Amino acid sequence: MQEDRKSLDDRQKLTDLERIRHSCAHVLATAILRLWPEAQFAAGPPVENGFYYDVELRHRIAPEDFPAIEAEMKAEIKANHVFEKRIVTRAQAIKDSESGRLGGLSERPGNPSKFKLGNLEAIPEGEPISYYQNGDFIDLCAGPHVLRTGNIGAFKLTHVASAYYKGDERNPQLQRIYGTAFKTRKELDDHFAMLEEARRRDHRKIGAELGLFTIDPDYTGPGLPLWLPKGGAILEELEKLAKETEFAAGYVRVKTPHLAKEKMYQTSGHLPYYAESMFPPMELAEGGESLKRESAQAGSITQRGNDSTKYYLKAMNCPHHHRIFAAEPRSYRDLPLRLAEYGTCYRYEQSGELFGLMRVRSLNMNDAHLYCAPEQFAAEFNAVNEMYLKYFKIFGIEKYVMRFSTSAPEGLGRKYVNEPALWKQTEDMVRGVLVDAKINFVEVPNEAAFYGPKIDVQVWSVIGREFTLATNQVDFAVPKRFGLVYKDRDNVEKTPLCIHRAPLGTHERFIGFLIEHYAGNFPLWLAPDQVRVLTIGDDPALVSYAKGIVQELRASLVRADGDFGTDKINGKIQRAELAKVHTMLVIGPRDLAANAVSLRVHGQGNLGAKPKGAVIEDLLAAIKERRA
RNA sequence: GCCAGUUUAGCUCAGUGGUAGAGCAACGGUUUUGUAAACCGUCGGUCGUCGGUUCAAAUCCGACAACUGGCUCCA
Repeated sequence: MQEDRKSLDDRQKLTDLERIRHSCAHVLATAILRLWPEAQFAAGPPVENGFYYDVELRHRIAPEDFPAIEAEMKAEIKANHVFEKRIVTRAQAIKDSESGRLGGLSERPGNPSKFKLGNLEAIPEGEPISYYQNGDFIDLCAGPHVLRTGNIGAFKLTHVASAYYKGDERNPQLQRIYGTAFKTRKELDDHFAMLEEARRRDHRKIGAELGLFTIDPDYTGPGLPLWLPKGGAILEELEKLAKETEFAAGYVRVKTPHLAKEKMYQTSGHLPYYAESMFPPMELAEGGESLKRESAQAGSITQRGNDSTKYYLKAMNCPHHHRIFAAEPRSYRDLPLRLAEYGTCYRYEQSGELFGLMRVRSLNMNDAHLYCAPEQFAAEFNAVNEMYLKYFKIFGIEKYVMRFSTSAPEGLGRKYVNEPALWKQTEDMVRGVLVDAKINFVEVPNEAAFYGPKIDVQVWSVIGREFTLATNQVDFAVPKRFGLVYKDRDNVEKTPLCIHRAPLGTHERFIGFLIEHYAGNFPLWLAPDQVRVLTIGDDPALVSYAKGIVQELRASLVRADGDFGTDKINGKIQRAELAKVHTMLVIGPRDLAANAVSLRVHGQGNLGAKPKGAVIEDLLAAIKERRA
């Protein structure tokens, strides 16, 4: 996109590391040309963790080609060529593109540098056009680069992907070769160690190992996770936390159906703009006739008739809550009205976008809608933010950014509802709350929702993976579309503001995040297996004592079980440790005699024998306090 | 959706045209145990699905499906 093009000023701000990576991209192109002189190059920028270069080439580059390419790259680095900058005229650049010289090692008659030609067209008149040359390789490039190829530290090619020229699917598809580079070998090694740790913590891997959830593409469908009992335990703990927190904050809970008539989403404005992201409608006749399955094989339930009605699975809860607001006349005395629900929504994400629990088609949202008068807005919004911070503290989320997305004047009436005064008012209020609360935020113009400004919460797990977890939006448009009003003090009907908020996001994404955040080692209150009692041997007296402990814990709603079999104690401990059971109580004859338990905590090892009563008391307290 | 890769037992994987394998898990038995795996045995697979080539296909070819990595950060 033209408007996203980096300005020359921005380019001069490239960090040293970005210069190294961008330079390494040129070296990559040089190496590919040594092996395949006909290759045509498009773009080769530095990116977050490295760099890439897009290349058009008949030969399909595979990881098996990497050693040969890397060897050529090393030779180019060893040659220590200078990155020479030259300003040229547009005419000269066009001529060099047509001869195939640009993005090549020499002129290539009959093989013009077509992508470079396209790139040239994107450079505005009046902006200088520059070449960078290392050895024989000349590239159209604004720079900046390191001084010499020898200044590139340690690098490695990582993977191949495909990408459309200029990101547009109507353009030719190119091979994108990714690599990464660092100043030193050690930094490169650390980077790969971090990636390895990320793979180890992958929520899909740990989720399967611990039996938290499963995805069954054949029967249930892709993107529709099934929560297994152990994942269900985490889910219930989160809901309990949300219910307690919201109750204390004056929310009321509601429950709404999973589907609604077409009219609902026409009124909300989500149809037709959001239709692509919704599951296709179910069509059926009014009047209570039984459903006729016209095409059972295709799985659709259809009844065509003159008065047929379409039902849609809900992609969001807000319209349902709006109808609850509308269900009875509202007075200013009813406000703020805070409707909360763990609502299940369905979104038809494209097949290629599905990703474990992070991107799914059925999602349980920690949703709530707060209806308030404008003068109540700041206090309500502030309270929502405080709730976010409270949650971050419980989960030990230290690194986060709130992305405050605002409107842009040129989008009013098109991308955004045409209410300039309300936009200014709500944006000022939100900004004021963020500043007063000293919250870490960045303001992003021209990214608001069509009905109001929004805040997306981005968090980083301990391994540095970024997640957009939660969202918090102001809505001053949709309540109007639904005709929602309250009777104010002055006996005038007014439209309330609505705050959409979901501090815990969805169960799917939040639990996915927590799995990676904790590497599956959940704190006691969240752990699917909180306590396991292990007997040394299966002597009946021991087993009876151990069973009593399990029963006592379960009576206090602790997820406790026992391993009373004939396996050796080492085997029982190994199994419990691999299952990441939080607390293990080992019971042998010595413990039975002393009315004690031997305490072992996952990750902490054997903590020795302690009085039974004290251990149970402390477990209950730790769970109640949601101790980290 | 598009491009590429992958798909063999519940899990992790071996098997490149000639009788489908291992470890773990599960199940049965033996073992009576003090802090990360006791021992023996048994069960378990239309090699993702469908079609083609071949005397013969997990293996070669094609289609489809699912999964994984990308497709935004642009000379």
